[in-house]
Amino acid sequence: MDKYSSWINTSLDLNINPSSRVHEEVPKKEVQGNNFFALEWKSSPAKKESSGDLEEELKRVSAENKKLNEMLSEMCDNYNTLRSHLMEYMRKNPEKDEISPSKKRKSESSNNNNNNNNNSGIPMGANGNSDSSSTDEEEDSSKKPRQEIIKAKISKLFVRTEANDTSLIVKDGYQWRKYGQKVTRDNPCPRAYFKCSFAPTCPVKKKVQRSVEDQSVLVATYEGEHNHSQSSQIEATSGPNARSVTLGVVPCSSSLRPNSPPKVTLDIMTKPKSLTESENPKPKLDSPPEVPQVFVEQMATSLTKDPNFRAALLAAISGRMSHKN
DNA sequence: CGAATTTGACCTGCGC
DNA sequence: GCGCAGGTCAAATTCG
Repeated sequence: MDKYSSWINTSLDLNINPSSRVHEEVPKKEVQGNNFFALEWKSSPAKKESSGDLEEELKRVSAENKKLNEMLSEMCDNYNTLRSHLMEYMRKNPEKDEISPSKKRKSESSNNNNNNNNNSGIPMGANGNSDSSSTDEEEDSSKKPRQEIIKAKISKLFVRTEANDTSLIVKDGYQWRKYGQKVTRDNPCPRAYFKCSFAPTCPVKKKVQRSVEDQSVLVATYEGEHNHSQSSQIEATSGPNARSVTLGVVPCSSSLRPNSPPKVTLDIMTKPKSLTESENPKPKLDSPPEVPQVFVEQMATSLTKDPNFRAALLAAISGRMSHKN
């Protein structure tokens, strides 16, 4: 597939310049009038600017929005071209595209591929979950309940932590009980296995492992959905140990259900916070009055350089485009 | 002392 | 059938 990569310019070339970004009354910027990618900037009550500056800022943001629109439409075109090529290829070589139905175990990489495939609207016959194999799986599932887990909703969470932070703890608002740790072949860093502390009432599991490319990024893979509310939201969002930064969430449930709308969210937070809080533009009393400039710059630099972030962003965009088509 | 975590052993599925 | 690798179990250990 490398030869196709040249067709699509994945460079987003986002104009992330924090020094000119920290202004007031720009609470939420939305691309394409949608919520899939929202950058939020804290307002500074102490800072006041003239209306001229604000107008200029508004123009700049509008221009940037327009640029992003153009880029997105261009990527849509590229995607459609690529997809038509792929469909044509699959028509010509139907037998080569079939993955053995017996191949149930998925490596992390193939798991990602499946997610991408299905988020891109590629027919299920192209991967291991074709109709024929699903009937086989149903037969198996009657004997082996563990297969049910594979059908559960799977999502991935990318969390940046401090480089010297060796723990595999992802603060997501739920309580987890660690039941295992394993060093896998494709990654020297150990993978930790967690069950929701409400188990067996709540069947959700998660796996946490450091990214191979960037070990400061934790990749948490969630299986299943919680049937209860978050038990430690406060700890997850503003606790003393809330040191991580959520880079993105890429739900993968659509990988097993082609007709379900791919729910792709990529919330970028300069500090951990609840979703409900982000809807309320009023600054909280316990929140710092202003995001430190240095921190913002550091975040922007590290994000734009981070291949994992780019990959997550690309996955989110491709999923969105497939939904659009 | 009870709960949570660690860690080696064991189980299961897949590829050869 | 065998070996490998991922996933899970459960006894031992640690922590509050």
